[in-house]
Amino acid sequence: MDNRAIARVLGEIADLLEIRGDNAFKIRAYRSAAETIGAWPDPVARLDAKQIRELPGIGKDLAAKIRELVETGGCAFHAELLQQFPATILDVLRLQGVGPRTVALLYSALGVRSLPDLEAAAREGRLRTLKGMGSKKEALILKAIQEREKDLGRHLLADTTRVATEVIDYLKTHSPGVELIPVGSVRRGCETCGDIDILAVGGEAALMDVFTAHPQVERILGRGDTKSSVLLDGGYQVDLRLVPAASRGAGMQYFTGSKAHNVALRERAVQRGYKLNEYGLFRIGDGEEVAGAAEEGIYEALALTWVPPELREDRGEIQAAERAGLPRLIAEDDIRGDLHMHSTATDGRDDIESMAAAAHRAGRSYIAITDHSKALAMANGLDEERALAHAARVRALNGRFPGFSVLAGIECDILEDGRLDLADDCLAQLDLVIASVHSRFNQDEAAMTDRVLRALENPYVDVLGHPTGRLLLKREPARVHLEQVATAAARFGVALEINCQTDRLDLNDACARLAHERGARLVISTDAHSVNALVNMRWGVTVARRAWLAADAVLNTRGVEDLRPLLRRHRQG
DNA sequence: GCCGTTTTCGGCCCGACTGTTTTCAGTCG
Repeated sequence: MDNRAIARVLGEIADLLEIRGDNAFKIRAYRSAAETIGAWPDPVARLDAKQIRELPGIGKDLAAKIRELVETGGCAFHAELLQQFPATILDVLRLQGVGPRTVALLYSALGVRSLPDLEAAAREGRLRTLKGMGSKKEALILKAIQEREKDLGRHLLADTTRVATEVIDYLKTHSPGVELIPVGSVRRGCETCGDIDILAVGGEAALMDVFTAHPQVERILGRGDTKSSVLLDGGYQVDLRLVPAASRGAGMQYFTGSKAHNVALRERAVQRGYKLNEYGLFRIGDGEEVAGAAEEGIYEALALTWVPPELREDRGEIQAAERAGLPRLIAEDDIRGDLHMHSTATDGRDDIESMAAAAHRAGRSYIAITDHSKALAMANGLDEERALAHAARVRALNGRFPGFSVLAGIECDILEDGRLDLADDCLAQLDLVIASVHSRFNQDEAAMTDRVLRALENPYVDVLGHPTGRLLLKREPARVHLEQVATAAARFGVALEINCQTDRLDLNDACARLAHERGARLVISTDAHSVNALVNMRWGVTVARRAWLAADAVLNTRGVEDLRPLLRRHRQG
C-alpha cells in the first residue's frame, strides 16, 4: 500500500467522522495525518510502528491503524464507518457549498445516499422543505452538481503525470526493451487531463495483456492488439497504443495532438502532396514514405521547424514554425530563484531555515520567504510588528549557505477595497512584496478589477500573486479584467505571478501569454508551504512554455543581483 | 485523535460570507 492510498483511507475516515458529527479535533488528527503521509517522500509501508510514531501528528492509535492498513490492506475502523454511511455519500460531501452537517441532514431526513439521489431530491423541490434550506440553496446545489459533471474524469496535470509514470514503470518492469512514451495532453503539459495516452514503440501485442492486468485496473474499457483502454482506481482512464519502430515519430506526432494542431498539419501535408497519419508521412500517388521514424523529420518535410509539444494547440505555432520564428522556450534549468514560499511563521509546515536549506540543495541561488499578512487570520497572518521581526530572522539566514541569498518578503492581502493589509512603512522595509487576493472572490468584474488596480498603484507592491485566484476543478477564476491588469502592471513595473501550486497554475497559459504581450514581466513561484512542494517549480515552467515564454520574460531566471534592480521598488522614475 | 506538561488532562488558529433567519448555522479558507 503506497502513501497515497494510506492517505486516502485516513482522509475518508476524517470525512465520515465529520458526517457523523464526531469530535472536531479527532477529525483534524486524521486529516493532518493524511496530509503528512500523502506528502511524505519515502514509503511509510517500510517503517515499523515505532518509526511511524515519529512522524509529526501521528501517535499510538494512528500508527497502529497505518500498520493495519499496510499489513492487511484495510482498516476495521474505516470499514465500520462505511457500515454507517455508504461510500457514495463522500461524493456529496465534496460538492462545493455542501459540508458534513448538510450531508448528515440529507441522509437522515431524505435518505440521500449519492449524487443522483441528491440531484433527484433537488429537482423535485424536496431540499427546500428541510430546516435551514431554501430555494436558493437548492439551486446552488444543482449548480454545484452540474459544475462537478463538467470536470468529471479530469485530473490535475501533476496527478496524471504521476499516474502515467507509474504505469510506464510497471510496463517496463514486465516488458523490458519496449520504449514507452507519454503522449497526448500529458506530453503537451495541459493543466488538466481527461485521459492518459501512452505510446509503446516496437512492442508485441502481448504487452496489452500486461497492461490490462495492471493491479489497479478497475475496469477494462477496450482490449485490442494495437490499442487498449482501462480505467484505474481513482478514475484515471489510460489508453495504450502500439506502433512499429519505423512509425515512432509519426505515432508520437499523431497521438500527442492536439486535434486542432493535427488537423492543421494534415491540411498542410495535403497541400504539399502528402498524406499524414499515425504511421508516417506518405507521398500521394506512389505512396512512398517520406518521414515517420522521427517527429523532426515530419515537420522538416512539411517545411517547418520542430514544434515543442506544449505549443501544439493551433494558436499560431504552425505559422511561426514556417518562418522559424518559434521562441526558445524557457526550461526549468533557467530558473535561478524562487520568490514565493511560506514557513511555520504562518501556515507553512517547515521553518525558514529548512526551506532555505532545501532550496539551496535544489540548486536555487536565492529565495524569498513570503508569509501571510494579518487579514488571513486562519493562517496566523503577520501584523506589522511580527512581519518586521520575522524579516530580521529571515535576513539572518544570509551567509549560511554559500552563494545563496534569502530575501525577506511578505504575501500581503489585498483587502476588499484594494487597500493593502499592512501599512506602507512596513512594506517599505521589506525586500519583496507580493500582493494577493484571498477573500471576496465573487465581486463583479468592475469591483474586482478596480480592487486589483488600486493594489498595483501601491509603490511597494512588486508582484501580483496568483492573479485570478482560480482553483483547478474547483473554483472559477475571479472576474478580473486581465488585460487592464496586465497593462497597469507593465506601466508600474509590477510582475505577474505564475503560481506553481498544482491546483492553481495561475496565471494560466493563455493569460500569461497575454500579460507578456502587454509588456508585463512574469515570475514563476512555487508558493511552497513545505520543503516537499519546492519541486512544483516544474509545473509553472510548463505553463510558461505553453505561454510561449522565453527565459528572459521571467524575472527569476536572473541572478539575485540582476533581479533586484528589476523589482518595482528599485526601479528608477 | 495528538501533544506536552507546572506529567495523564486540557488545549488544539478563527473570521467572513451566505442563506437562512430575526439571531444563527453551515461552509470555506
